Amino acid sequence: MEFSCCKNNQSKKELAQSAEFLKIIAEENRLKIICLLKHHDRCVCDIWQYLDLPQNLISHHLKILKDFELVSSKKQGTKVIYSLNSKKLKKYYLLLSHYINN
Amino acid sequence: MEFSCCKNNQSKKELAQSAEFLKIIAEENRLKIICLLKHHDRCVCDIWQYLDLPQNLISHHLKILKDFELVSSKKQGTKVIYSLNSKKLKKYYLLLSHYINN
DNA sequence: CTATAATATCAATACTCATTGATATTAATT
DNA sequence: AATTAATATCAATGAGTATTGATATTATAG
Repeated sequence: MEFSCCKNNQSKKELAQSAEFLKIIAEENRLKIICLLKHHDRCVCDIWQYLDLPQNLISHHLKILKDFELVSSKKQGTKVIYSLNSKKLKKYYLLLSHYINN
Repeated sequence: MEFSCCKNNQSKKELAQSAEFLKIIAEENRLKIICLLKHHDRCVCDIWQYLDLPQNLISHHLKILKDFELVSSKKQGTKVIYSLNSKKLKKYYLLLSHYINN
C-alpha cells in the first residue's frame, strides 16, 4: 500500500507530527544533547560542562526535549539525571522514512 | 566501532551537517513538497496548486531545497520540473541513525 | 540553621526565517 | 512585436525562538 501525504487526514496529521519532531531535533545543541545521552544517562552539570555551554541554556533545551518526551529525568540528590527515550526517538525516525525511502 | 559525537572533528562536522539537514526538512511546507515529489516529478504550478499555497512561497521553499541539493530541476518550456534527489535524502537519513539507533 | 551545589525559571534581547506583495524574467503563443 | 503563462527575485513584515543575565528553588553538607 502506498503512503500518501497531504491527502487524507491521517497522513496530514503524520506529516505535521513529523515536522514538529524535526523542529525539536533540528537544533545543534539539542542534537548534541541527544548524542551525549545516547550511551549514558547524565546529570545537567555533566552535560553543560561537557558541551561548554551555559547551565541555563542546557536546562532550557532539556525542557524542550522533555516536553516532547524525547528524554525523561529522575532526581538523585541535588542532581537531575536525564536519559534518552529511545523508543520514542525510533518511532519518529521510522515515521520519517515515509518521506525519504521508497 | 562506536559513533562518538562532539568529540573529534569528523563527528562534530557530521553533527553540524545533520542539524543543517534537519533544519531544511523541519518545515511543514517543505516536508509536504518532499512528500509530493516522492512519486512524481512536478512543475512548480502543480505543487503550489496542489498544496494551495502562494506561487512565490513555493518557489522560495524549492530554492532552499535545491540549494541543499535535496531536489533538482530542469526546464521544460515555460515550466520548471522539480524532482527529488533520493540518494542525498537517504544519505542524510542514514546519518541521522547515528543519533537515534543504537 | 546556614551555606553551598545543582537545577529551573523568568524577562529581555537578538536573530533567524516563513510569509506576503510587488515586480522581474523567461518562454511560448498569437 | 505584444500578450500571456510560468517561475524567480526582492524588500518588508511578523512570528517564533535561541541566548543571556539575574534570580528562584531544592537538596545536601557543615
